[in-house]
Amino acid sequence: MQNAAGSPEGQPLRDDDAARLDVANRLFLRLYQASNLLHKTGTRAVAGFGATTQQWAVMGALARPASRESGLTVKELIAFLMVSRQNLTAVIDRLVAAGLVERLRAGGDGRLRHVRLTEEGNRQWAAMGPAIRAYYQAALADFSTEEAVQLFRLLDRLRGSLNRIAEPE
Amino acid sequence: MQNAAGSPEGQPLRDDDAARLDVANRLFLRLYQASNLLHKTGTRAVAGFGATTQQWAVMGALARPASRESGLTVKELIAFLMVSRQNLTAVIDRLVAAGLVERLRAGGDGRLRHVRLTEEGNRQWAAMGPAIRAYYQAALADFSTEEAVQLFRLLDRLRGSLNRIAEPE
DNA sequence: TTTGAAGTGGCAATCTATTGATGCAAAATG
DNA sequence: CATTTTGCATCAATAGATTGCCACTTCAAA
Repeated sequence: MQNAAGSPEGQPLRDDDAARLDVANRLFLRLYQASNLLHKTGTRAVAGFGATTQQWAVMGALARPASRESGLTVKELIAFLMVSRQNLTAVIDRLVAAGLVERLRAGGDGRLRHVRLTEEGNRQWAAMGPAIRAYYQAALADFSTEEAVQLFRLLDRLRGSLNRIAEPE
Repeated sequence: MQNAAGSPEGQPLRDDDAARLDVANRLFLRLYQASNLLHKTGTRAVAGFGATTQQWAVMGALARPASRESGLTVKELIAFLMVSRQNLTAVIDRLVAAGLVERLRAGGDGRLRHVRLTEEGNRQWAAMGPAIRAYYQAALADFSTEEAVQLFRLLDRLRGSLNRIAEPE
């Protein structure tokens, strides 16, 4: 993650490439650090509810108006969160065990299982709202709304770029 | 991670706050996704060397000119990578087992242990260089250098902000 | 109708990451 | 010198995340 440019071996780099490499090093280190801190501080923020950032993410996806009634399929959740199926299964299992989420084999396609918030899950999500809002406020305290949007857009593009690497079609 | 604003409960929000909340939701979801993809694609990029993104990060820190000779203390590595001591110990253990890194109780302060790249570790790091450069290039292909710098700066600020939440003093 | 692909679940192994508690050696402070 | 603090290690528990493989159901197409 650091200073691949600094290695004495390898062909000499043009100044331009060297600069980009240095930026890439720093950028990905910051992404790595920010991600670690996100999980650490985010999980603390909702620890009072026995939740973690991942459970928060799953519940947030299911709580959106579009998916509140019929839930989401496992496949949709995977696409939304960009995690592996095996990992998601374990997270859902814990949420099911906690009574916050339920698996349904709904309607048309018999292969599909929908995951949906339970009554209890909806109550829990509502209760977590203030903690989540406070967390966002603290984390983005010294960002203007414009800057936050800018960061979002850049992260969105980086995500797209990494996703293309991950799933070449 | 999604739509804390959408909950019907709670006091009504001013438009401004609602917009910021929405941005925050999207921003942190992107951070979460990008981080997952970073580990997935990054680990694949160096899998041929039996490495992972974390081992890559540790070796990168130790390979910098400033730490190449005498290494870094565990405390310095913790501050650099922003992970927990228990986690870092395990990562270092694996690197030691692989013969890429060594623990030294160097010089003055007898409490300090320096972690340093071995000969083999230096060779390995040099060999990983091309793969790392190729990964950076692919990941940032559609970013201009200016945009990459901009993303770095914003991530740096976010990291600082989250770190302040994590360690308030 | 047979065949194959898609969606899910289960199991195993490995690695990353956190918190919490205990312990020890060395340094700093009273 | 006694006490406290600092730096590090270890053990344990829990959660997140990946890959790889196998199995089952269901749908779609040959």
